[in-house]
Amino acid sequence: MAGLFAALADPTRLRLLNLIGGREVCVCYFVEILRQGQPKISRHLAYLRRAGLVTARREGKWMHYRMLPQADEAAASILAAALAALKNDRQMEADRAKLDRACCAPQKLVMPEGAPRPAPVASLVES
Amino acid sequence: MAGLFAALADPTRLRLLNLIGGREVCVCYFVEILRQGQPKISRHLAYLRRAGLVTARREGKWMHYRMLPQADEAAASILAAALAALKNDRQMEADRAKLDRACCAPQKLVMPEGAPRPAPVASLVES
DNA sequence: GCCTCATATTCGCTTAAGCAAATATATGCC
DNA sequence: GGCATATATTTGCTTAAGCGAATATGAGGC
Repeated sequence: MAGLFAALADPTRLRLLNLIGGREVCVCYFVEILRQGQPKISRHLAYLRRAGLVTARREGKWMHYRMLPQADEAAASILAAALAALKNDRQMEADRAKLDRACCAPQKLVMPEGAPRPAPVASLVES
Repeated sequence: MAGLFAALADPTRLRLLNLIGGREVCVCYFVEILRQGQPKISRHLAYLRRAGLVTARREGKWMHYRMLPQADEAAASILAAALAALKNDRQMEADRAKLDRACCAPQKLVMPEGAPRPAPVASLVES
């Protein structure tokens, strides 16, 4: 319980979760959108993995992160409340907008050649 | 946002919030129920105060703590989810049971002479 | 095999959190 | 005033978190 909150108690991790929420996202987008060093992003993603909040899938050179559905009902409701709370935050909105642009009008964001597009995750599409 | 989660990311603070949730509680009960040193309890209560989650009222020698209604809607929903999640936890249940016993059949718990009984807070009685 | 790119991990450091023990403040009673 | 009780804060310490820089791993292309 306390561990879950600790995982949420960092601005970088909240930004990552905000982007992952509902879709599967490649690490390269995190680096580009958050404009933070790659090791830092990777470290926080590892934290979220250890906390059981997200899981990763490798596709060639790229790693895709997505939410891990919570077995514990209490954890699920807290995560849902957290993600909902991020919806109205200025910076979080901006981050999501950038990701959307990368998804639907890709040339606006400078991405590595052939970077995979973020794709919705069926099991987590927002209500 | 991250600050709110940080406030919730400690077992002692979660136990305190679990006890405060909905009623006003005197510090002496925290010390007795959690069986932790008084300075430790006081430090965590100060943390929760600084985080804007609880507020205190002095009544003679005793300090009463209660939830502070959250102005921010997002914070309120997260807090509610957190408190709801604690409802099903073993230890949290046991803590609440001890407090109930102190409230309604007071002699079971050894309390300082004349310690004020915990009282429900009108604005926060659980649904 | 070697090279490159995407991502992960380690290292050394700094800062913050949590703790117990001691001390301080505030109130009530005499 | 002085003493006792309830609570808060400070001090000194230890441990963990976060960071950037450097290095390692793993995949694809030659």
